[in-house]
Amino acid sequence: MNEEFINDLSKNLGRVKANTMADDVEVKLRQYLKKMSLKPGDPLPKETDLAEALGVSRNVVREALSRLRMLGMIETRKRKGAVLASPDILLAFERVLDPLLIDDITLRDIFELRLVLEMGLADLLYARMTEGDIDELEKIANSEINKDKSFLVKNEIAFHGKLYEMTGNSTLKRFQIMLLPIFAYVITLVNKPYSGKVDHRGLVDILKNGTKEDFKKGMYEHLKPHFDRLK
Amino acid sequence: MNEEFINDLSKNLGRVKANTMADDVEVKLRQYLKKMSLKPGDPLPKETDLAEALGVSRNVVREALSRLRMLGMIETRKRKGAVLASPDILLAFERVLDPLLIDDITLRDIFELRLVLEMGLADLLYARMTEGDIDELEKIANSEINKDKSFLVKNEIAFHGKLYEMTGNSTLKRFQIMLLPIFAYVITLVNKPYSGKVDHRGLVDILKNGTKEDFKKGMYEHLKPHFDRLK
DNA sequence: TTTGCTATTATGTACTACAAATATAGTAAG
DNA sequence: CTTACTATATTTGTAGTACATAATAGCAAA
Repeated sequence: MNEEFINDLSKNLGRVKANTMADDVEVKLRQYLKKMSLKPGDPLPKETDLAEALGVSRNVVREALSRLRMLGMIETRKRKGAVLASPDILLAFERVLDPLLIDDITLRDIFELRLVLEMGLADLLYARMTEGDIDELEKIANSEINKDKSFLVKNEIAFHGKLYEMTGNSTLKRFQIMLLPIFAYVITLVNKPYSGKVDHRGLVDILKNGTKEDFKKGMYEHLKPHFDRLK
Repeated sequence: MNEEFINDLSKNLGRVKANTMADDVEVKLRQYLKKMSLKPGDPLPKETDLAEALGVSRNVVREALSRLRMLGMIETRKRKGAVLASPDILLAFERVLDPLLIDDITLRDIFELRLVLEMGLADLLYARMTEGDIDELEKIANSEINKDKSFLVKNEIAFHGKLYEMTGNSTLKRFQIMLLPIFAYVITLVNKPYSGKVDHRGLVDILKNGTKEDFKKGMYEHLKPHFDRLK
């Protein structure tokens, strides 16, 4: 069969995709929001007016609005109509970040992104961390002695989450929360217990006594076993 | 006025948000995709069947499908129906990454994320870069002598893009492309010419002769002036 | 000033109808 | 056996109508 060939061809050529009207309207609405420089809370025209102005049916307008609503760009209330919301950057990401739907290569790429990110945290951590932060981290790390596996996973999340939190960068923190399902999935890939060269208490020690560069090395060793599980 | 009181109350209680049927159907469809563990290319039931099975109108089903289509999770063709696509993680991100719609704090956070990321690139670069890569980088860096500003912006993008490309991590590369509008916007915030302590040729020199740690320091100095523009 | 009722209005949902595209089958030609 | 053409069936895409539902604004009543 030449099925693979076709598949390959299709990938190289890219598919011809006839835009639907909903696609066009979506774009036009985005342009409208920008052009009018609306602030959060400002109202949009009602659906029937939009439909008439754009020369499409209300159905089409509703599809486009439905998309924007899903992304948190607008909110709609009965009788009042649609209003611009405070757009939430990461909401969209969460919608597609399902590990089961992501191919292995991308999964590996994303995990590598985490590796880069968490090693990079060092620079922010050493600039911003407080005594209280360290204490809290240490408490988390110490609580994981002789616990079962499901607890360890939760603790893993708590520990790394705290690290992100310490950066004071809330977008970074939310980015991590978003990526959590991916990492949780990676952990389940193999059922032998996790055992990196450097554990959480090791990382805390480094934060207390070591250098930035030590921390990066430590984090690399800490995450490496996970990474190796991905083929 | 008791306006503050109301505002406070609203924040503590959270807003009631009545889910529309399209929201529910969207969730159900996602669950369906997972449950059936469909592979890219596998077909979905046709709209009328979905509508009947879910007990909703075809309109509602179409709204939900429209959302999934926007995110690149499915593709639909006339007569054939909808099929699961290779979901594109970053497509969703692009939909909300409009610098004009992002508030200043998030903008700053994202730029910081870039900073962390590009400093972290060092670890991948030193492991994977080739002679050819360095040559190409050098060519880009050398081409920017005595050029006007719009050229410099393009070159800035080319140079950093090449760095991401050298990591061999295509998700990382696309992540950068996605964030470009943000950085381009940041550059336009101030019109005095860009002048970091370390320029592109400096970075190339470091890659040729310096250490990982040198590169991180260099990248920090290179990006710092941009960062400082954000308030 | 607060509460209760009522009319109004925009969104939410359902349904019907048809246009447009295209996979499939079938047939003929080379 | 491959290619070309044709016809048919089927599914998405768009339009339009109708009504349910919820929220607003205004007025009435306490």
